[in-house]
Amino acid sequence: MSLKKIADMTGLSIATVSHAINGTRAVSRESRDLVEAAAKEIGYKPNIAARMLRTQKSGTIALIIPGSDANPNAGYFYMDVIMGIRRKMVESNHELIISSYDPQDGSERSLNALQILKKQWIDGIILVPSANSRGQIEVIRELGLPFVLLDRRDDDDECSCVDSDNEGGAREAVNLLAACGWKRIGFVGGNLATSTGRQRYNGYTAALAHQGKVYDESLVRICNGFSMLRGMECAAELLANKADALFVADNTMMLGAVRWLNEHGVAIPGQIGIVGYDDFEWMEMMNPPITTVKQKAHQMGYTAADMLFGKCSGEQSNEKIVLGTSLVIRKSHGTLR
Amino acid sequence: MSLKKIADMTGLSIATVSHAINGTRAVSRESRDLVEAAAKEIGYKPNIAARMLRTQKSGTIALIIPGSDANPNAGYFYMDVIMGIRRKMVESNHELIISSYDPQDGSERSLNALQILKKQWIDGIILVPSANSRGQIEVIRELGLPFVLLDRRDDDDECSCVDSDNEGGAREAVNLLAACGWKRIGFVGGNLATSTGRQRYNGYTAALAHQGKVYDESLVRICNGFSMLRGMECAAELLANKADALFVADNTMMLGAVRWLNEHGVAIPGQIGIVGYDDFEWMEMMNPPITTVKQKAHQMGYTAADMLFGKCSGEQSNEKIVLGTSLVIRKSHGTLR
DNA sequence: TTGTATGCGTTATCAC
DNA sequence: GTGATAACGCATACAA
Repeated sequence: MSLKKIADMTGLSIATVSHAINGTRAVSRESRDLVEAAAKEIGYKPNIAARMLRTQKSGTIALIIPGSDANPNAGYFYMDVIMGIRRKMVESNHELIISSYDPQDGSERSLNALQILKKQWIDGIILVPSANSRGQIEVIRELGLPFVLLDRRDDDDECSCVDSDNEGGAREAVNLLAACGWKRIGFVGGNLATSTGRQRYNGYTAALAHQGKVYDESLVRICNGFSMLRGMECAAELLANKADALFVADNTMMLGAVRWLNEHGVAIPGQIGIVGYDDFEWMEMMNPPITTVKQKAHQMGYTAADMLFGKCSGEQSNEKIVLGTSLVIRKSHGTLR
Repeated sequence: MSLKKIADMTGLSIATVSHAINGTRAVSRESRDLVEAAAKEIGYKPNIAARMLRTQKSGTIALIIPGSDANPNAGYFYMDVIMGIRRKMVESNHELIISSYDPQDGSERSLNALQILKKQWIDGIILVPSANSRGQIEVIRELGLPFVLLDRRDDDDECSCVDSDNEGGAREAVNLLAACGWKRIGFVGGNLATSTGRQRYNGYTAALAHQGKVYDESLVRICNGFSMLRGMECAAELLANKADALFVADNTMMLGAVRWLNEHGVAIPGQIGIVGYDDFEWMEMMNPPITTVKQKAHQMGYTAADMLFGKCSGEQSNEKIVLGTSLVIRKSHGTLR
């Protein structure tokens, strides 16, 4: 089951067989047929390990995401991303390894815990960094591997990123809420040390300014973990502070907020307007159907893989790609006036 | 960055260095310290390719699932499974490759399209087969790789499987519906050529029999693909056939059914009772909250990986593990009487 | 158009 | 306790 075997069968040399199979140099028609027949007969499969040892390329990339036992809903976003990456991988005959780190591990070099990085193994990395992105990027840089950041932006010119226009998405969401006549629009979002968290927050404040509203700290909650429980707490607190609308920039917390409101008989969108983040089919069927900011998760994965392969084949340029978002209008935001 | 480098640095032989690092034979305290220091200094990482070439083991397994561009919600179930597998992989320092096939490709040997199987690469496979499981299993068997089936059962003594007690889950669901007084309980499920589809169907018929109800074909819909649209169609048809309750054995179709019912002003659970399959947090927030059969997706993944590792290290025995399901009681089923 | 020969970094065998 | 060395299967520089 090796090139040598085929060489023996056909009477050709290993070199010719190798070239015939890989098309790496001219081979006579006759020899090629011979090789093909023999290969088919023994069911030849290239030995990746040997090839890898020679070429120093594995044809494998890793996706590193925050481990999401704690927040399954975030995981579902990544499922879409994974399918996008896979689409690209299939096109270029690569494999994908999934790895994850503990997002609660705030240490500078939390990625050092990843076994996958302790082996000489992968050609490149798609990373969704945590709040500690700088330390994580540093770890990867020391590895000397090409990488691209997914769902995060970093100003560092030396790195490529794909993410959504989180600020624009947030702005639209808040503007919509304002256009529905809500006066005291609250914000529930994630850690500002993360680009997604920061940008959504920025979008919120920008929209407030644009609407001529004053920023009221008591209407803002920045959370470190995303959980339904946290969403419920935030809803309770902001309501106590007389918020009449909520932009909840995470789908799990949105779920919690809606739950609390429903349980306490606060009518959505009768008494309060809600806009969420990320779009899933089930949002259509919620009580009420949730208006939300939709990201192109699948395309994000595809694009990241595409950029990474570019880097793997030597492209030097770094790109910052920003994917557009769109509002999915359902019911929870209220009614335009 | 190789054993040789460390050997040169320490003045020891490659063999000793190798053994010192792997602990595969006695090495003097002194030598070991030397090696460790040198390894740390140059940031030594074993070259997996070389090791793999020697040992014929990659430390990598593949998960092969039906590609789910078409049915994202099914994908979310696998996200939980993946996290379960990863938990086990971390424990045993392996890596996981995700691969998927086109579930619409009904050909006997649809797995032959998978690039990952065309390389000598992985130590074992966790497979979620399609309706064509026999052909797929045959392909894998010819590879001579250890494998376990996930979320599917196969009577073949020669293979290990982990799945849920789909029949029991379905039975409980239908019994619950009956206990609420519904008379004409319909069933919407998947392909009977798939063990999950067949078992849930069997559970439905068994429960009907147990309740002394006659099986009415006009209340049953077996679907090949899972989509919201299909769910809506089924709801419309079964309602036209005077169903007063629906057990929808797939979460995407359940979503479609609920959508249709809501849109047509059929009150759940006022006029019709609904029980779904699989449990997600968002089901709590639906209109109405959905009563459903919960599977242990995470544990299913963990168990499959555990069994596979057993096989990889030579265990011959084949197990059929069945994980229990549980009913998550919310509102959509109606009220017990 | 084809063949020869080398080395990638390990592990494992055998000898010391 | 240690060392020399063969072999794993492949790609490729060089030679013919």
